[in-house]
Amino acid sequence: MTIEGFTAASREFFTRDALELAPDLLGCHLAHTTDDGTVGLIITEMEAYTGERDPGSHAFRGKTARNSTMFGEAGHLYAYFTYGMHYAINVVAGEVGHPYGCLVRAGRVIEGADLARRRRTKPARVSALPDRDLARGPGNLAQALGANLGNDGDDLIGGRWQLLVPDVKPADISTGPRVGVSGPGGDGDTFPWRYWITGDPTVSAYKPGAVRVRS
DNA sequence: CCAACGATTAACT
DNA sequence: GTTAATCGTTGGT
Repeated sequence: MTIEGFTAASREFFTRDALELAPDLLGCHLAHTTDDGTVGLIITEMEAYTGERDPGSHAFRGKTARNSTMFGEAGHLYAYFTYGMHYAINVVAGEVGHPYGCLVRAGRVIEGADLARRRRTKPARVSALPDRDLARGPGNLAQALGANLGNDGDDLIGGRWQLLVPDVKPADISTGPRVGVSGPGGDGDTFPWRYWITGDPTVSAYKPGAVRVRS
């Protein structure tokens, strides 16, 4: 399926430093097809993880069974499990051997919203679930897309995943410190390696941090 | 082998 | 704003 105003991503698009790729993934259309159907969304929030030089990265202490996908070819999916109950997905960036990852933190569902909602309300929910919350936060986004550990290593090119790059980039992008991560300074300093589309209601609400705008 | 903790979420005060 | 829920991965014993 193609969408007006978007072009399928090439391998070269992914084969860059995470700090370049993460903001460029904002505004992209990410879709996943399973036997249950397709859910597609516009990415509204990203974070960059720069491998062995980044204390916040799963790859900071080198290659392990869990993070090995990040050391492989760019454009694949690094999926992991955390907090005993949530999955999250990263887009692998950089050359082979460089464990760069871009965490997809939030998106606006524009295709298969009914399927996404079914997945997100599987265990009965007490409160109502607004459309804007369907893929708000890394764990929620993974669940809406039907992603789990079985998707670790999936290729975003040519499989059941599809990543389309917008012909026109989002006009207004904000940056700030990543969520729940300390920076290379080690003192709790954080680097502005979180990116989001300014003012978008689907962006997760945690610790806004110092906001800067770059056009 | 075992204990600690996390790139979180949802509900509650 | 605070906190319980929940378990795989990691790193130290």
